[in-house]
Amino acid sequence: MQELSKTYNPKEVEEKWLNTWLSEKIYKSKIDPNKESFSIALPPPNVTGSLHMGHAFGDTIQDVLIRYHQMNGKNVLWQGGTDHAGIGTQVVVEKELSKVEKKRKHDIGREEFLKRIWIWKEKHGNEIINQMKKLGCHLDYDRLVFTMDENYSQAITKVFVSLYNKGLIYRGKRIVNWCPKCLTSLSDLEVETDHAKGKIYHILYPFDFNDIAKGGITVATTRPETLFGDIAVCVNPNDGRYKKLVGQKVFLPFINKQIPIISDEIIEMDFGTGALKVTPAHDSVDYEIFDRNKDTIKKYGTHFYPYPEIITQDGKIQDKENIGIPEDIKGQERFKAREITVQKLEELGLLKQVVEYDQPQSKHDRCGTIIEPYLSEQWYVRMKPLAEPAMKVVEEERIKFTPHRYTDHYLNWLRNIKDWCISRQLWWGHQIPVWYCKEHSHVTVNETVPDSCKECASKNLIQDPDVLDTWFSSALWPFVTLGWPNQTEHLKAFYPTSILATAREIINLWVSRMVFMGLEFAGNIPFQEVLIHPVIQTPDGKRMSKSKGNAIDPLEMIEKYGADANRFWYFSVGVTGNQDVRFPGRKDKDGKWESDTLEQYKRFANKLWNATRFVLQNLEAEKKYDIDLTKIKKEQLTIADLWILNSYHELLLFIQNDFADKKYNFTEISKQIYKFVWDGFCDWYIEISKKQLDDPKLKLQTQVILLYIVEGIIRVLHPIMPFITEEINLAVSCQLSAVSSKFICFATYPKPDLAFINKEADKSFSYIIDITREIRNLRQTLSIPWTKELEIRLFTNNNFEKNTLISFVSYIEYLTKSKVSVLSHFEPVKPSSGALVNETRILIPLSGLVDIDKMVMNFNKKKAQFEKDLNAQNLKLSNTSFINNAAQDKIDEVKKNIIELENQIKTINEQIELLGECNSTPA
RNA sequence: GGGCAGUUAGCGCAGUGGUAGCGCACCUCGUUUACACCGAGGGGGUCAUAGGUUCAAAUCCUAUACUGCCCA
Repeated sequence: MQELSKTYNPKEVEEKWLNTWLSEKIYKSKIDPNKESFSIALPPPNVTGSLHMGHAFGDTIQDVLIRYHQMNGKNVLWQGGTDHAGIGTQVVVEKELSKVEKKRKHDIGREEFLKRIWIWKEKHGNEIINQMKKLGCHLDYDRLVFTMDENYSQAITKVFVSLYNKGLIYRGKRIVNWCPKCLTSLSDLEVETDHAKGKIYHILYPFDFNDIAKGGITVATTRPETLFGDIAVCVNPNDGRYKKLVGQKVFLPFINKQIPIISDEIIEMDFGTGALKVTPAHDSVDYEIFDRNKDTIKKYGTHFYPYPEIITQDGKIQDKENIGIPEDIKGQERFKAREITVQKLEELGLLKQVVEYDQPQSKHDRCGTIIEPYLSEQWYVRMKPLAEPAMKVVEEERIKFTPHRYTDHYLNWLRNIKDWCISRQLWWGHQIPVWYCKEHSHVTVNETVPDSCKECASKNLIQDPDVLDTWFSSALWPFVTLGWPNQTEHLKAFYPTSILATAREIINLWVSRMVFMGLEFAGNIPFQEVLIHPVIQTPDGKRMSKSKGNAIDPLEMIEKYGADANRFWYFSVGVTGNQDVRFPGRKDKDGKWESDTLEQYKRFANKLWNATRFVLQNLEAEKKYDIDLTKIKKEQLTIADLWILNSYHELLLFIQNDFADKKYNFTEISKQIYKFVWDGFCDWYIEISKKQLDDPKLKLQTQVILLYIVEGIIRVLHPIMPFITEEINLAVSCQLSAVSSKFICFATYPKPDLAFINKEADKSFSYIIDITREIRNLRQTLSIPWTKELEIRLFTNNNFEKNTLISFVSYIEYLTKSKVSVLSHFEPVKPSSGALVNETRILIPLSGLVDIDKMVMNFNKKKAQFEKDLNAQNLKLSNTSFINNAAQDKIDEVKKNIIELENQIKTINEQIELLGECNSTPA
């Protein structure tokens, strides 16, 4: 027999098993043709990242699913890996380069820079995967994939070429979100919008350049510095104030050039002055207006057609078209240029008003730089044809979201989809497989480096320098990781994957893109279900972010409370509840995070540990036990045995149904398990087993049942708490006549057996518990110390109760440390105290050493509560509407309640009387 | 501006129409050899507010307030 330590030591145990698991490669996926498959593609974390709480949460959910299904006899694959994270990684390495070598990437060139990133990746790239190991993740570590792997890159090229050939990828000149710091375009989803205090400037565009007194039109803008790029002023066609001005011309400030006033429905009349300056090259709405009204503008005439580009890639004012931008503004950075422009407008008397404004501000989510709308040539994916099938599979519930509300979230985005800008002006990533000939800029798109231009056969080819959006590659994740385009065994066995578990923030960014890419290239949906887990916030309900410095390190929590305790918490939060969950913790006096909830689950682990210890200590050291309960004779079992077996199989039934029905109510499962282990098994069964173990007739079966429950519950808990259950399994296995597997993850998940479901035993034992509780309560209220054995009389005429009491009175005696006599006819004893449970009267004759006043007070208090309840119940019954409308069983219930409450009150009155008899000062 | 979620005991949260629950904290008692990371018992809530539906509302509906997240 193995000796267990007095308290559970998670650190030691977790380290030991992690090493064993990894060296024995127990995580390796196997394909048994006779088994069903269950697979999950891990949302690939950024290669630069370290584990944050969101990962740890999602990973736990996935790991539980993987382990659960493996124990239920399926081939499982949890496919992991990392994402190259284009801009994120590039920024990290650029920073290092600048810090260590004081160089910028252009100083060393593209090739050398990429070499540096690869070196960095080899050194740090596995950090997050290693951290996942500490959480106990059952990933297939031999199949890890990196999105820049050779074959992954080839697959991406194949996809690009195929989409291009189908006409679903095209090149276009558009306004994009541009980061003037990173010098790249960004997709809408990489842009964060927040609010900042801004100003709206009302600027007069005069009819007469030399005499502003003749009036003009006052435009409202948040960006006065872009006025040099204006080609028109636009108003709403229905705006009475400006109707007659449409078609007229005004002068641009500073510049002796005219632009027309046009109209477009998009203009909001009550925003600003209702007149908008149109700067097509530097604002997407303006570009739209321009695009719609091209012909009108041409007709009216403007000073520069189509539009001047007056801001450089790095956000400075330029005048390459010789518009006549003032010298002191030219070359200035955009915000400085704004100051100067405003100042100059004021000097000219053209600045009519400045209004404070809560302005939406777009920033690059990586570096925080304010986005500059920028007109440039980019590659786009035509989204409409791809979005339609992707919506259909969700509408038809071939892909099911849990919680269901995210279905709308997904569909709404796809319904309003815009084409996807996939080119990025970065070096780190998959370079776009497009070549241009030097002579004519003809486009050649090819999977491999082409010899010559497809159109003119020129050999002078230059590859497009841009790379693809990282999400373009991760959209292929579920099938490329399995070997696509090759029809590998893994692809056949595990695609479509079963479940995708992730957070809601990437439903649009990633989930939807995987769906349409999966349908397009793998010929099927990428996953059958999507579980969206909540976002974990800081204790005060803020979003955790490393830049804000308010992120809580999950590894620190694992260190402090153990991986299993953390996992149990994550699991208990589950996927079906709120969309945001606060981390239930606070900072201690040293500024370190602590959490009562994690502490609770750490204690739970310890409780389980000690329950096991108790069981093992009460077995014969060298003996092997057969815990196959189908062999045991039912009639030998005690009420406690039957009760705990019932509770256990009820629990199994609940868990089985929950998974089978795809409810994923992990909150409830965790509660039920917790309650079963702590309340059911430890507080009641183990306590009673102490008595049963002393009885030679009951000893063996009690040992067997204790062992059966412990052995079963660790398998129940294994997916949630893999480390402690593995450790306990090792200790328990020594005592078993048959051991199913070396590692518990290969054992089968316990199945509910209806033969053990026993409502009657449950009812009887619950009654015993109630009686026990009431007696303990009385003992406490009466201040009778535990060292003193009580004398108790129980009276009941109810046959069920009487029979239960007669059979199991010894339990009550043991649990309440008392001597109990069971009687049919109530005989008052003076002085005494007592209570009523169902129809059973409890009476404790008092020897006199009690505080009568306190007792009476206590009784009166109870009576008041009962009277209040009774009143409420009576009110219902006297309500004819209730009698007429409510279901009969509800009415019966109320009647039953009334009888019960009346009995309680009657009993209390009698008790008070019994006390009063011996008290000279009645209360 | 639109959408989603939340508001229940001091704190963190369960609870989908029928007598308000759990954990922690708090109070009382107890070291009875599994566990003091424990056991027994107890106190504590107009279920954010205002209307409505219903015999009956924490629960369903409608507003409002506050908090947070997402999208524009």
